[in-house]
Amino acid sequence: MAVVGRAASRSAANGPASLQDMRRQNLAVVLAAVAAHSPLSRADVSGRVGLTRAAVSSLVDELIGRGAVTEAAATASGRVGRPGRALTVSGEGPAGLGLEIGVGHLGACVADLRGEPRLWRRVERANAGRPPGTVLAELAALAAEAEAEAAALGLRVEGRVLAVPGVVPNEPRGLVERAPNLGWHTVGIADHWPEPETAPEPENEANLGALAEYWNAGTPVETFVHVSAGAGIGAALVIDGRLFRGARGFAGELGHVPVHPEGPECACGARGCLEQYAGEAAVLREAGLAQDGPGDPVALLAERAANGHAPTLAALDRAGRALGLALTSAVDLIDPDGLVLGGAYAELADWLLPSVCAELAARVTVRPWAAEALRPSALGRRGPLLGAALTTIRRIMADPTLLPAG
Amino acid sequence: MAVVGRAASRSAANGPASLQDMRRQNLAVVLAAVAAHSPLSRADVSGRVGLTRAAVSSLVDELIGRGAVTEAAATASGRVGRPGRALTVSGEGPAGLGLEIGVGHLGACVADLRGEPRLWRRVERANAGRPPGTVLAELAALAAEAEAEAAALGLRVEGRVLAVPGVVPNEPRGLVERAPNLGWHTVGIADHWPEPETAPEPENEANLGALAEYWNAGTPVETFVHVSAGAGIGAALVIDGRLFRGARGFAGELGHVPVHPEGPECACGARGCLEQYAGEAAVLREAGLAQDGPGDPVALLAERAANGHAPTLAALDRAGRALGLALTSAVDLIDPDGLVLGGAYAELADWLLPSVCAELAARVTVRPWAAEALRPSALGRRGPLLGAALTTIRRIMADPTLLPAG
DNA sequence: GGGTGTTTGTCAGGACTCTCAACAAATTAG
DNA sequence: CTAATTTGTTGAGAGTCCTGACAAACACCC
Repeated sequence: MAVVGRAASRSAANGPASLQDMRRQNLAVVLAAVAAHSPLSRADVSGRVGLTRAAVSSLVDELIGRGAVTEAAATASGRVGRPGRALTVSGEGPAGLGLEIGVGHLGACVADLRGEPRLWRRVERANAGRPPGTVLAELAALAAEAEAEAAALGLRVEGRVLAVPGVVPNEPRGLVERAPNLGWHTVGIADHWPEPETAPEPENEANLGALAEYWNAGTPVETFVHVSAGAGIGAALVIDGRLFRGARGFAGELGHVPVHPEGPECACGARGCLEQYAGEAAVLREAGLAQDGPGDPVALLAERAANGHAPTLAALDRAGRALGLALTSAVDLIDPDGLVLGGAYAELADWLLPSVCAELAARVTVRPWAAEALRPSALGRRGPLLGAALTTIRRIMADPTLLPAG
Repeated sequence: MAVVGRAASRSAANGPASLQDMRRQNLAVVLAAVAAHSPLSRADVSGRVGLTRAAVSSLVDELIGRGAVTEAAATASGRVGRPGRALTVSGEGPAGLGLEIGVGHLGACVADLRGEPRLWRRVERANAGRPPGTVLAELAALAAEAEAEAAALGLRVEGRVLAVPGVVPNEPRGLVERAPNLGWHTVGIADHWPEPETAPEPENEANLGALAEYWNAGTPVETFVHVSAGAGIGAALVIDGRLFRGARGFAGELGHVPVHPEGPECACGARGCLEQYAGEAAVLREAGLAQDGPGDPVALLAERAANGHAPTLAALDRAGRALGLALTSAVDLIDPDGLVLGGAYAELADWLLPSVCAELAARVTVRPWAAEALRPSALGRRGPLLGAALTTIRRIMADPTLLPAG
């Protein structure tokens, strides 16, 4: 019962609309209203979304039948009239499983329909260079454990999404085209999964981090660029609240934007790419640190910066200016409402933000540009895993008929 | 942590669906099928879009009543069975009016529902620095003439769109925030229009040029960047077949993307913006030509380049390389299916393309990049005006109920 | 030429979903 | 305890599409 829903019918030219489509959308509308303002009575929902109480009643009945909504006990409202029955998004039943493969760990997370992460699992593993089959077998075991534990909490996993530090093309789905830090090339996830029918759908970790940031924000910005540094530098573009993957799925390759055209040669063959200034390896080198030293290099950088270590501060300043330069291009092209620094950048934001901000302020002059638009990620490195778990949740919210009828 | 705080999806955010919405979409689907493959019988449409013949009949009747579709005479098909009655998109009745204000001219164009431009009007006017009221009064007169002439062709203008060489923010609509080449600042079009109810809706000319390119293409690319040079350099982003205007309407400001961070100072206050290398003024200067000489400077450049004038060729090569550098950023960020050189660039494509292409080939290495994706615009300078006229047509195609019922 | 088969367009009945209006249920106010 | 108010449900009605049937219009075959 993979919740692999197609994208919601976007354009009018796609195909004819049916009564079922109408019903589907209205179920989603009601569910969204309950999610946004619960607890809500049927009458409240009716007044809020514009459907009649009769229609809302029918829709709510179906949502309850599918396990998406639960009816709480009657509340003493204190107001005149018959009290409404409080509706909430169900905290049991349907759930989403997020999985993650990092260079140094495997992770799992289960989120309920309310969007709350209900359990986290993480095991340290040096995955770089290991065969995909081995890694995925271990991950499948971790996933099975997580699903079992979730079942004990009354949660039933309806969909599985896997965050990978690599490129996931639009077509064909289910493929990791390359993940340099893992040493993967053209790995079909389902091909290595013990039970192919429960194989997770891979997605780039930076993209999932950006979506998590969006879904998790109190007052979400609809159009923003989410920059996240791991070994490479990736940008995820969220446009009008939806992830933009580009024509082939390669959008957001910020790491190889040219910032100094005549600069040092990059592994990609070009010169002066952003990665040569703001990539992890470049910053470590510039800061005089060994690249493959023990421990978490990002934490080490943060520690040295906090201690006022001059080479580290200089390296971060240099990185920030280069990043600001690359983001100037992004702002000029995309006109986003926000810029979010995620991944490792979030932990280094204190030392990066000033120079990024200064560069942007100096170069983005032909349009209104607010420094507040630039901020570090609130989720940091947990973002991708949470985003993976929430992907299934948001799909169900957008189309509750993906859930089996009661 | 209120993850599911806001509307779950785009569709859910938009409110409940009604039977009328379903009807609207199905009218659009049928109309789109007729437009794409006419002539088509009702049965053909039914087989193609998946609605039953009965439903298609009802929808076609309504489309005929609204004047969007006409029933041609019976055709001798030669096939067995009762012949179908041929349906075509109406070439009379509903039409769109496009208007254009350029630095040196005013323009008007009327397109029918088939998307065919049926009449063009153009008058030379030195509009730079003239008061908006004067320009718009003249344009209104031109528009009235065009509408009268269109009426003689049996066309009834259902919407008016104005292409301007300036910035048109998302909110409020109807406003030209600034048009440097005209000397305009914060001009409300309707405020200066003789009859406010027929005032056209302004839109940036580069955006309209890109849309025209998309709508006019035989096999449209769904996601592309359309670069167009006039006095400034603008890029329009078409994403999944829809114009992306950015959070505020300022997307595509390619002219001020930094290409050489330490390069010459730009009027915008930054250094090394693309405009300093590939802008009209910069190219003319570099080619040793007077900027305000007589005649069309672009035509002059093309002529000299064709004659092998060395400084001109060098200037164009330099411009092309800078443009390639800026487009590298765009390709890395957006992952488009195509890059289109429009506006003045289209006429200089012979000398620009090689260096643009070379720069892209050298710098876009981490993803598949096909040189064929880069091509000059087929419409050239007529694009914006055609796009303005077609905007109304495409709106009607997407929602035929915009037409008055017969 | 006439009968047969095929395809088209339309019509009547049914299913689904929303709206409207009425009503019973549950609570507060007096 | 009665009246007022609000909630949730029910039944009738309208709009839209689907199903199945049917007349109309043509080609093909004898």
